[in-house]
Amino acid sequence: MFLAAGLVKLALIRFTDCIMKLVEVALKVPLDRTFDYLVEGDHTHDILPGVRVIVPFGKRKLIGIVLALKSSTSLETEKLRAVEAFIDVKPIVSTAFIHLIRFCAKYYCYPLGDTLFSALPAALRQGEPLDKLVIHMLSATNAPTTPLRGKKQRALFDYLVENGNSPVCEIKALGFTQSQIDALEKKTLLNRFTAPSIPWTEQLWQLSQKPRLNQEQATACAAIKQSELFSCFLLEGVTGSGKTEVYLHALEDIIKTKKQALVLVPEIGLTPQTVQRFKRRFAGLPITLWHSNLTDNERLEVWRQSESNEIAMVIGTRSSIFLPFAHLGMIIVDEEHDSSFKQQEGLRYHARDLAAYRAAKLGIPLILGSATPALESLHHAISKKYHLLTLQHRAQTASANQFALVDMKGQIAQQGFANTTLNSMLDTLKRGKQVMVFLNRRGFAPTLICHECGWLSGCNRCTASTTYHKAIAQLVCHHCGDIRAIPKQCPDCGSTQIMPAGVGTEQIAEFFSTYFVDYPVIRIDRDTTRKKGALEDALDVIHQGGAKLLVGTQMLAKGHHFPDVALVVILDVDSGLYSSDFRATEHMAQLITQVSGRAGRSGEPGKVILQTHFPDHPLLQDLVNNGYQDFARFALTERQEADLPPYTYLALIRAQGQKFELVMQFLRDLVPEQRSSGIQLLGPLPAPMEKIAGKYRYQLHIQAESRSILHHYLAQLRDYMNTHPLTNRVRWSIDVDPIDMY
DNA sequence: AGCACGCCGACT
DNA sequence: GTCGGCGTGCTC
Repeated sequence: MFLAAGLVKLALIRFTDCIMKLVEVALKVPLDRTFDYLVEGDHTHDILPGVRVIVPFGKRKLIGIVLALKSSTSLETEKLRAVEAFIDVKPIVSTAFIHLIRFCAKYYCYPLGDTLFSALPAALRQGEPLDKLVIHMLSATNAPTTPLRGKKQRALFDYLVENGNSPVCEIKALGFTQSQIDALEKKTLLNRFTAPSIPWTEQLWQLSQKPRLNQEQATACAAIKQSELFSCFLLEGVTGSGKTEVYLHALEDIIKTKKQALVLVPEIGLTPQTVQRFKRRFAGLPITLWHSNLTDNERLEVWRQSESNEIAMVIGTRSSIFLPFAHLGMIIVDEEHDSSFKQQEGLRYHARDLAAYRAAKLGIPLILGSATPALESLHHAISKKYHLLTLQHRAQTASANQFALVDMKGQIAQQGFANTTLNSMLDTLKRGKQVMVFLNRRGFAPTLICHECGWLSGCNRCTASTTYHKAIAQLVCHHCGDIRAIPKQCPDCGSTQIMPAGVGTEQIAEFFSTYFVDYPVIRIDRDTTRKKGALEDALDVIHQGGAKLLVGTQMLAKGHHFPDVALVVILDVDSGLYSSDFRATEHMAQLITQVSGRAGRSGEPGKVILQTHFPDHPLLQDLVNNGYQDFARFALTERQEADLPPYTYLALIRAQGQKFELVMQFLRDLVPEQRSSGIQLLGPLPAPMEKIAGKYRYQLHIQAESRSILHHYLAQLRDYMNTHPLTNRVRWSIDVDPIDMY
């Protein structure tokens, strides 16, 4: 036996000398290269790119993915090792997918293997089989003998009665949970079974009644429908102008051609209401959700279904851009300006930009929709690279919101509110309307201050103050998560006169409950919505009028309709006006517009109060008087004059490490003596948060005249950094097209 | 990233 | 005498 194996091996070496069967394998290692392996034995035929393999790697065994077949290598043959096993017979990713990954790795300067593995669902990374050809179904059984007490359980049961057999994933997409399914099963009210999968094109579905389009919507829909091959549309539509209706019409046209569709939404934009709207329109059509709360198995299931054409449509967050659709016919990016489309760690991709790449490669239409388009997208629209479609008319309200700038200079403010602001709020409340107050700072107060010596509570590990949280009576660092007790005495001078300084949402909510005694307050921020379902519950309370004063952070700004809100107050406008981040004004304007879009959607125009120390700031004036569309075009001219993106191309080298000097030295080493043409280097600059969790963070800004110059330069820089002696003491990363400078 | 090898301090 | 600290080097 032993001898026989030896002989076979000998024969194989001979064999490989003449025609080597090799595969190029991507591995999950942070090395910017792939690895070649020998293929031995029976596997020599029918190996296709995209199959997973198990290979020896050093002392380890790793799962890898075959990227290509080859017959020669630049490596000495003695160094080659053989593939140990093939996991798949059928490729788990197509060659088109591999091309997407190659592009992505190159564009974002990220190791190819790492890129591929970050795009795959965890289950596939770990070697789970992909070809389960059944779907898990549920159906209702006989009616309950006693009425169901659980509201959700009853809703689930009714749904099953009404819709018949339904896949589990669809049930979950509607917001039902495993525990509700389990509960009904226990009561023998539902059946679980498996069914063979069938393409969605062979399933029955129908279009439910659709509203008449207005002139603008009809024009937009016609333009999209007429597009052949790849075209990108920027749908610039003010809040309430009916963007979603345009999406639905465009999707209808695509679905009718039996092609699949992908709808990308921001992280918090994925509400059950949105999904219900899509599901109602396309009754019976398999529409699936993709978001960060899915389990590994659920992700695998959606992945498989998109690949085997069992689902027609995915509504998903950022990472759904990697789903391997069999016949993708359209991509829509809703709220395309939203920064949650950009991954902020590891593979720092932008889902909107990858969507443009995918759509172009596939020759399909891409729709970017927003009330407040990113300046990048607007620039493309103005330069005619994208088609601009505009929706100006609000469907329900007659007129747009009224803005009022409250000058805070010299004002005596209570908890950050000017008297005029408080009076307007009271007026609105007296009319029975709701008031929304927006402040991007949670907690009670951003810091504690010693009244005697001026000591400020700060985090030891970060260059940040620690936020005072009154409810839990603790100091929390919002950057590293460190939690500490509140000192009874000042650590510097021993005084007991320690008091909160500044205002957070927690304090405002508390202030309102005493100042507006008759009006119930609700606070919505990460602290109050941490529990699963807490946000939905809070939104319910608001919709039922159970709260009249709504206090919250960003969370309140995104996508929720509050028809009874007649006044919106935005407190810290100024932080966006003078910032080291050149995108700060753009983000501020988007936020103000989005937040104010929450007001006045049920007939009467809403009022928006902006408190500021700079009421004459030209950008603020432009935004308030002429709206976002005007602001954005003005802001673009400023960007052009300042040679900033989108007129130049930017990348960031971020470096962090325990030792300040080493971080600085590393970055300084990257700045060459003579400058390359077309490249501007700036730095090393401290990151806006110079120290987080004990690590010093510095960065280098690289600005280039053109994309190709930038990428050429980054490639050189990457080689250099990979061989730099400090590479294991300083952690670095490249951020191409950064959107947040932190 | 892992996982080895390698060369110096405090422990049964 | 060795257990273990983490510097540095390699992985087809």
